[in-house]
Amino acid sequence: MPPADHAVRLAWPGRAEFARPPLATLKVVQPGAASTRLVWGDNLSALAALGAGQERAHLVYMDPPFFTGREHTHVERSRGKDGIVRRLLPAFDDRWGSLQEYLQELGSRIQSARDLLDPAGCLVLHVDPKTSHYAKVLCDEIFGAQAFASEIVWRYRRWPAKTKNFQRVHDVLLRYVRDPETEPRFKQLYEPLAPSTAKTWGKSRQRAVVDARGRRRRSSVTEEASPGAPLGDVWDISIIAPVARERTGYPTQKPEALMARLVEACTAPDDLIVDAYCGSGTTLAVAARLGRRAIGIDQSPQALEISRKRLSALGIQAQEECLVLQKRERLRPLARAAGAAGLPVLVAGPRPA
Amino acid sequence: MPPADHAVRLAWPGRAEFARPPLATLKVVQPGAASTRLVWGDNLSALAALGAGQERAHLVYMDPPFFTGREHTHVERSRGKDGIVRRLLPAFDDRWGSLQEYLQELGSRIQSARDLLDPAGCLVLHVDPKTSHYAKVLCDEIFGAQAFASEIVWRYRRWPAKTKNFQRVHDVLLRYVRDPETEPRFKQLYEPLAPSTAKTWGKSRQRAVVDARGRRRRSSVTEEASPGAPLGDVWDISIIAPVARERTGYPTQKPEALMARLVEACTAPDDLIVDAYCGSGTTLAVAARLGRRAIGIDQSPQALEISRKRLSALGIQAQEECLVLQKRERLRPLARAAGAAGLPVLVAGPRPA
DNA sequence: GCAGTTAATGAATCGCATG
DNA sequence: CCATGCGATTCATTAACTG
Repeated sequence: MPPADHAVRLAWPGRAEFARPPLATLKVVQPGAASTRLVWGDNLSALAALGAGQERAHLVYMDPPFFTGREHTHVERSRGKDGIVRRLLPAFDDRWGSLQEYLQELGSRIQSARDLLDPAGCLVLHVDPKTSHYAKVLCDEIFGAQAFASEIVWRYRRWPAKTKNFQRVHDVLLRYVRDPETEPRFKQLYEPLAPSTAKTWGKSRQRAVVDARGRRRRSSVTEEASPGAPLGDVWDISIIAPVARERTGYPTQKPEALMARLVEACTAPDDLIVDAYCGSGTTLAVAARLGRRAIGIDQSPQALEISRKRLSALGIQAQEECLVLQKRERLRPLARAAGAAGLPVLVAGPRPA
Repeated sequence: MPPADHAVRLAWPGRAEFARPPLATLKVVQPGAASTRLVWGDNLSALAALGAGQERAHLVYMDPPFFTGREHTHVERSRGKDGIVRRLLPAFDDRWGSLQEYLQELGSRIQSARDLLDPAGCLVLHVDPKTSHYAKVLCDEIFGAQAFASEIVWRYRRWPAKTKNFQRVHDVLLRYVRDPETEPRFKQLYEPLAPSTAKTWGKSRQRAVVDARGRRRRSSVTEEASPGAPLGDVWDISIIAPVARERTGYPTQKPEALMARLVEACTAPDDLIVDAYCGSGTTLAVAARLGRRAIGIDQSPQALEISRKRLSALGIQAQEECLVLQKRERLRPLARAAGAAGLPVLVAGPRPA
């Protein structure tokens, strides 16, 4: 069921419908036994293959390339005889013919992600302030503007750039709920009270007071301890320090603290989380730590390798490798490589009636 | 000269060219003698009338209605015999037939604002996270994507709303430079170092250190005192407290601290600032305090009245009232009212050859 | 002056009337 | 009926006031 039509849309020459890979060309992903799974393949096919199965996700997180026009590299560190040796390896390619080409691909993936969501679930799309605006107009088309929940601003600190402009120190996370009519999964989190509030009211919760004439009076102090202020949509979380233990060397790695907030607020234990651009596996690691089931998708075997190592370092052995096969010739090389690497392949049953 | 064509655009049924009021229908605003001026009239006409004149602005600030679908009210306070009496008066109407109608009007004003900018000047458009994305796509069309400078996030603290979502606690300010090839007006401002940085490095400035093989070493501490970190694009500034002295009662009033940052960073003394939605006159007050010339435009005589009082409380007597006249019948009542109120009317010479 | 106390409110949100 | 509107409810926030 598509959302109500949105009169204001993005237009570009030759804009086509967003692709929905036909079911006939896919092997559908089965519900797996393990609570953390890795899917190797094109994420458009993978999202469609998952959507054709019976499972529904409470959170789909997408951290696509930001249309930077660059090829991003993975910094691999190893111990050589002269100390630590750094090797630069290509990780993912963020070069596109044009903005419209980028948006065409992104839109298809957003659409397939939506199909995979539970009615109480949500999509979180992680972008930067240059692409977020185009992405939001696309999302409004796909989900309906009513489904827009939050623009979360992730504010971080970094080494300043020499520029005649304000330093860019934030990313944007767009959150859409699948169905605005359904009560969404949401756990209220709190942040510390502002210093000025704490000074005036201490740690007690306040209560609004209205007199007989309907006018506001001074709020009263209650016995209850305040849990803090309900969490806002601007999050001050530091980027992964160059020497941090969680750092993998994979480019554009996101901090676990950021993902933990999202996962805690938007899902409950045992819910399914899908990360369509898995990368170094931050989402999977956080999901496992917080007792959520998770599936990570990535096209790059190197990314999956890093994720697999990271998970096993956490003692998570139960994850499986699986591979989305498209029957088309294009993905045959992946399939052959998978066979050579001894990866099991999962296929799945039909969508419930 | 229009910017390079942008292939990705917003489309809606019946989208028309953005209106540029024909010069023949306008009386053009003259450069005024006073450093703070008020213009009463429709801001589209007023921006066009200013653009047809000789002056160029280094900052055009626009704080339009946010497409809230509501009529906003002004809380007027006066001293009655039973204490303070509050009266609710309509201030501005933010009800629209549709999003496209809103965007059509907004786009015309953005376009006229651009025409008025100095090559080293910039536009700042203040919106909320629901409209910012549409507004940015429009601005990219009008200015060219290259002219996009910053998405500034204004983060404030407010009473919590009871909602199954992250609390919305930020506004968005989109900044575009007039000409990306020209060195923009920009004064580097600083913010306090992060606590973790101050702990490690104290108040001294750091210097990057690179060894003979081109590898980064631990940075060195310099003698120089650090001025802080170059100001970022996420600003934590409190809203105007219910009991603050600067509060006028006019709805959606912006804090002076916010405007002061913008004005200091984006203009130099004696530069011209134009506020197309002047409201209670915050921009004018700040501009005057910082020694910038300023013109405020508003359609509402009540808004101008509040601004005039606010300015005269600051000892600024030199401001003039002027009125943009359109020769069309539609604005005749305004003109008649202006005459009745004894307001002088400024008209101006032609654009320079 | 400084520190502790007081005051006022919402570019909110929700839910029940009203056509 | 299903939009729309208006009235009731919310409590963290911070400048001004008081002693």
